[in-house]
Amino acid sequence: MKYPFETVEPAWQQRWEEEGTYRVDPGTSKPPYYVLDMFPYPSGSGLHIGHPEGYTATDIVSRFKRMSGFNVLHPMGFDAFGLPTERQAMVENIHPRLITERNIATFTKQLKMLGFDYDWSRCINTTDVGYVRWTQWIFRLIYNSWFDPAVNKARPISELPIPPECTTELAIQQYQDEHRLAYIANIPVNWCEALGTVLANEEVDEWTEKGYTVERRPMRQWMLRITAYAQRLLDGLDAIDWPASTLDMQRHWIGRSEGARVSFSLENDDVSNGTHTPSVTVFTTRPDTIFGATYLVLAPEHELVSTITTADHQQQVAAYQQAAALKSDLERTELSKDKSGVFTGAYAINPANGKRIPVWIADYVLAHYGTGAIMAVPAHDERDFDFAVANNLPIAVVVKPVDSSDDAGSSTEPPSKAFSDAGVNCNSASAQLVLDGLQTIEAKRATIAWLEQTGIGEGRVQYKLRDWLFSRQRYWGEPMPILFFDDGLRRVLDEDELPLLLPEVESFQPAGTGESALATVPEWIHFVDPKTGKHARFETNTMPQWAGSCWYYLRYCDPHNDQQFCSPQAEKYWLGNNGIDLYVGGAEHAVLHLLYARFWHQMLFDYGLVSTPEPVKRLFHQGLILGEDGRKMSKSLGNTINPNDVVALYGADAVRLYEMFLGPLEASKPWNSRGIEGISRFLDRVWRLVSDCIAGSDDTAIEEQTMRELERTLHYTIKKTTEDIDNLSFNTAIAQFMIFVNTYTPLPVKPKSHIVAFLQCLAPFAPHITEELWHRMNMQGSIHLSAFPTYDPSLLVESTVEIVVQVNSKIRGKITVAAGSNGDQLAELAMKHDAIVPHLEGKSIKKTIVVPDKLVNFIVA
RNA sequence: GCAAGCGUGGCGGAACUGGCAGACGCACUGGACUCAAAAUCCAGCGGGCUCACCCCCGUGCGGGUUCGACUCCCGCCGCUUGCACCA
Repeated sequence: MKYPFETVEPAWQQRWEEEGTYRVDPGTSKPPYYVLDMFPYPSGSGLHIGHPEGYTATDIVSRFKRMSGFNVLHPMGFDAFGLPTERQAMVENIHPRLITERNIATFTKQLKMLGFDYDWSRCINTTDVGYVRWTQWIFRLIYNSWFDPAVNKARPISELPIPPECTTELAIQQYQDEHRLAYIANIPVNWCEALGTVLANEEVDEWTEKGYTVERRPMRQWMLRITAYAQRLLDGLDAIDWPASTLDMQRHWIGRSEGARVSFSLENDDVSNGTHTPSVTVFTTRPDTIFGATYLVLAPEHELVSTITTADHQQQVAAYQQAAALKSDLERTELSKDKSGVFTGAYAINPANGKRIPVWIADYVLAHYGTGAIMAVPAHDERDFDFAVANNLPIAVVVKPVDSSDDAGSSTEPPSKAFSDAGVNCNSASAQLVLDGLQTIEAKRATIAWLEQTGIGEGRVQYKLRDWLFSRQRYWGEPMPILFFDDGLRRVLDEDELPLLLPEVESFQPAGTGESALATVPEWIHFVDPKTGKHARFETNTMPQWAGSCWYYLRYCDPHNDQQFCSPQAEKYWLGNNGIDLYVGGAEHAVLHLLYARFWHQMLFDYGLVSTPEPVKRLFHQGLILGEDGRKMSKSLGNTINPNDVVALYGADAVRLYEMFLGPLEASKPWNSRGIEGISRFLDRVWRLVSDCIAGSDDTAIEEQTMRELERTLHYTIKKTTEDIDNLSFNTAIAQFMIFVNTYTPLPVKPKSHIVAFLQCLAPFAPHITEELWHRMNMQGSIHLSAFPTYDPSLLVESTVEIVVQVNSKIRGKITVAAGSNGDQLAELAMKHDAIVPHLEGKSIKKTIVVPDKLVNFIVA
């Protein structure tokens, strides 16, 4: 007798939809539970076998929580803007909207085929006009904000004090732009001439592998000032239940480091025109090593390079700058072995000891970090050491290990490698500053104090985090609601002017000028702004795909609201308890998506638009499902598994159960087509067990002792299910289901109440078969709306336990005793055990260890 | 290079707070049913040995702590992921 999934599964899917079984009821008094999947990008190839893994996990949790009395929000939607769709549109020359609709239809059908409990009436699509409007609305808010460090939060730009010297509108705009959370900058981007577009850093590899050339080119870009939130993004990590690795990666990404800025004045050497020579400011985390700074290095792009370079070094410097510009970030790091650089001819003065030190440029110094310039301390920094050795620059030891002898550091021999650990200062004294004998931590403090007192520098916290490049030269994205006037002024569209829709275009190809296809639309570039009467043109960049996914979890709370992005009541109800209760998705989003979303959320929090500082309370990453060969699934390897095929062969419940049974949710594990047959057999056994139970006789035929053991099995199964779902340990819960079935199948009479409770345990995992059998057992309503069974701990207690008896920690026998027997009795019993007596004979017991209900261990001499 | 995580049968994996290693499934072997096969059911299944018993060995390798270590500590080796000149 087999589980006829071909008829059962579609029938229940249809009935659940008709009856609105999974409709979220906003008007109950039940406590809310919000469980979220990372919504998919609807690609042309349809659902991947990896998608159902995370989705089944949340489906199990949501069904379990619903049965446990919670009002559950478990929504699904589509992150539908994106490059692949746009490229497909170019190939087929039809509108990306049509391709998006087509792909979403496929995805929806496939998701429904798996029997997930999504409330489809809440489905969202980031490309919907009703959604884009609010994405633009939030962008508008960001644009109209500045971050006030005094209160450590965002405030309206209108509240930014304008300095008196800004008198013209243009000057005010310029000043505000320096503080807005969304601003325009000219920064180098990855430009691909053949594609006619800019690529994100993470896209560069993909295209260069295909033979395209990508170069660095400065272009006008929109940026979001996420760096203003660096410290808050860092602090927020302390209070959330996320995988340690992800917290770690975010901390690294933000990259806080404490140090100092130090200003080095330049020796007025060869500068004939003008008397003022600017100084070079560096950032260092080791201000305590200032006496060891024997040269300065500027990034080749540093703005002072051309000013300070002396005439006789002009040529080499220019050549070096040019060479560096052609190198990609990757090439620069690949060449890390030999550190190249050239001398500028200029000298600076080390403020600590007044020594004259040369100024070099080298591409091992990054323009975008700190001040783009460093003080090189070769004795105490590996990179500076390598560079100094390669270029014959002096090396001065100023820190020695704490436990080294007194004369360490006085050697005239140059060290063989950099000592970059903390230690004790030496050779660090001048009329200005004395650090000798101080431990690193105190030397830092003393140096910073001296820097601040003299005005030469200051203590400083530096972050690796960079501002977020927010514009894309593409058609298929949210238009930025910004318009530019001929006089250089600009404005953001007002709330009542949103949404700004994408125009129809002839071709979806980028304009080829570094602008998107929007630049080819005349009415986009030339029109009269009705609000100002001025000639205006729209921004032709669109937003990146991240924009829509930054706030979608908020929209699910109130998906059809056309007055607000989400009503405060809905937001507070679903997210008020520290945010999303459980968020499941791939670890590939550990940094970008999850950092960007936190940034937007914190900004909204500053305006009181959301009620918690963090959006996600508990985060979980599901692992990858690998091909049968243990390698990552890919079309080129021919090891992909298509969900359609497996569902057709074994049914949705089998696929769901199998993906959960493969191993721990977080682990990467290979697919095995024989394995799913095992699960399929298990479902057939469930079908047979329940069918036998329905056909069977009265429960009272079961004798009392047997019944007690069965009760223990059942209640243990309920306990295990409850606990394992909480821990997302679905594989072990399923193992227990198998044990249950193996135990009950041979029984001549199957107790009906036990079988019903078992079906309820299995229901979140295998919703179709359990619903069908539930009804065959004449139970009322949907099993998925029934109350999850609870276990009685008193029934779990075993009356007798098996005790392991060891002699010298080796197992020599086992005894069965009443549970809870006291230690002395146990030891006595154990000692007399047949298998133990020979081991104790003629020996004296030195020690007896008794662990109640577990073991007895005799230590003999 | 740096950081995090992981190494358990032929395979995927279990094992609570340090207390019977290998639950559950797959594969495999034998048996029942069958004319036969498939399906199903039953039994066995880490290695060694003088193979029912008994004993010995066994959770990547080497040490340590402990009556007792897959579990805790130290050092190595290997794999995975992330970051990668961030001063």
